[in-house]
Amino acid sequence: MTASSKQVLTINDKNSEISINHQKLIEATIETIAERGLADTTISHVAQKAKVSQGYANFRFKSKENLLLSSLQFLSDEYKKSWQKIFEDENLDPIDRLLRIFENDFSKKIANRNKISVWVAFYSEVKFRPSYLSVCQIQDEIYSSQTKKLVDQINKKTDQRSLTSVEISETYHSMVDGLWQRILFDPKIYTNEFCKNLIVKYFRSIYPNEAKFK
Amino acid sequence: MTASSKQVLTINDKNSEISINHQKLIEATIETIAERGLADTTISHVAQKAKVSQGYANFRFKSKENLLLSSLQFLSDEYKKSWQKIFEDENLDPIDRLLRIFENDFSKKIANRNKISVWVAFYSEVKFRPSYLSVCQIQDEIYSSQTKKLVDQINKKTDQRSLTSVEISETYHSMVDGLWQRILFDPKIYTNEFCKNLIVKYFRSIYPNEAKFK
DNA sequence: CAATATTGAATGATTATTCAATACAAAACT
DNA sequence: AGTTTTGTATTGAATAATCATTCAATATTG
Repeated sequence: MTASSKQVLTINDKNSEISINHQKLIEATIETIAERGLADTTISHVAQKAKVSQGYANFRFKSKENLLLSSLQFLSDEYKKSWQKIFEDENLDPIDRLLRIFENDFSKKIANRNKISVWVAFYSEVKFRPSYLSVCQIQDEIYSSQTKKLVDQINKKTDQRSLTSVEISETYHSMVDGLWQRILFDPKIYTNEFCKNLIVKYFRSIYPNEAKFK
Repeated sequence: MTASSKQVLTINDKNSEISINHQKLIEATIETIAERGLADTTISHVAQKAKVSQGYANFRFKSKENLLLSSLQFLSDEYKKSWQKIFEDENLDPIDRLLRIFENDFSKKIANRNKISVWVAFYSEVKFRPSYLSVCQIQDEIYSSQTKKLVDQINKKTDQRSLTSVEISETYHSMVDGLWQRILFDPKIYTNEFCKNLIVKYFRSIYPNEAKFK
């Protein structure tokens, strides 16, 4: 943590004081998008919320575009960490792991209207900003392949044969995305409990003999 | 088509000449959003594509916001008409009807990257523009209730009991939304055939004795 | 007193909206 | 039939507002 490493960090993180501003700005960006939408998110709004000057926000991230991308990256990392932990937990048997995965996907921390509105805002620009696409795509692929592996194990264990592991993991994955969108539309009906319950029922119909799907 | 009716029409549609401009502008809007994204869609771009002056585009729709809303409404009506026709077709038995519904949902006309990118663009603003929300919500509710009714009939006919009609229609509906989003991300993998096939497999697992699900 | 962090006002670009001027077509009048 | 009048459609340039970005000046820290 001396001279040499400090030089490297200068570009990105330097010391905690700056890191705090960096993080404050990213969080302010996410909050602003959630409150006003991507279209009405200006550097000035974000800077105000983060309590720094407008000029600084731009200086710190080089451009608005870069600030947005960093915010997406943060959101993506946060989500990824939450499921990586579950996939890597050696103490869980496959079915418990699957249960934990979709509990996580519909936890209040992940599947709330604010976060989802930010996700969807970025999704909507994916076709026009290759950098957004790659952040989303990379994460998606890992999640997909991990889910597929997990389903493979469960299929073997339960002798389930009507659907392949790809089919199950793909239908599951698309259902999650669809339900997240629904939470945006009508949070009264699509509560986290409702969504989680729907997923349980879905897996129960695929694995009818598994007691753990209630 | 004389004096009296002409007076009424003056406000909205008047004669075909003007209607053509109206429609040209809406189509140009959709194309522009598909090409550049909602964020980079300006009146000037739209007007150029529709081959009218910038001032006229604004004058004709009173505001950019109104032009966007009209375009969403058009898209929504187009989609709705396509599935209404199927739900109302008396010659189809319930299962054929369901088959036709998801064939329609993943037809090239409905589920192509351009149209989906426009949908998602509007979805992403739904939290901040009540007018967008209501267009989407109203349509969604009708589609949902129609699907539920249809699934009810099929459940009765097939003695399917592991999932309720609400559960099946909701999982189906969210899968469609999720897959549409996926087509945006990775159209190479998520081709219309792939998506349609996934849905067939899903229904086959729910109705294992139904020959029509291949 | 460096060196670095932060400010905030100025700049220039972009864009929705307005509106006076013009084009156009249909009706009214020679 | 040809000319003028009238009403509407359309233009395009001007306006005013908004914003990202820049940067000289100032504050802060070590």
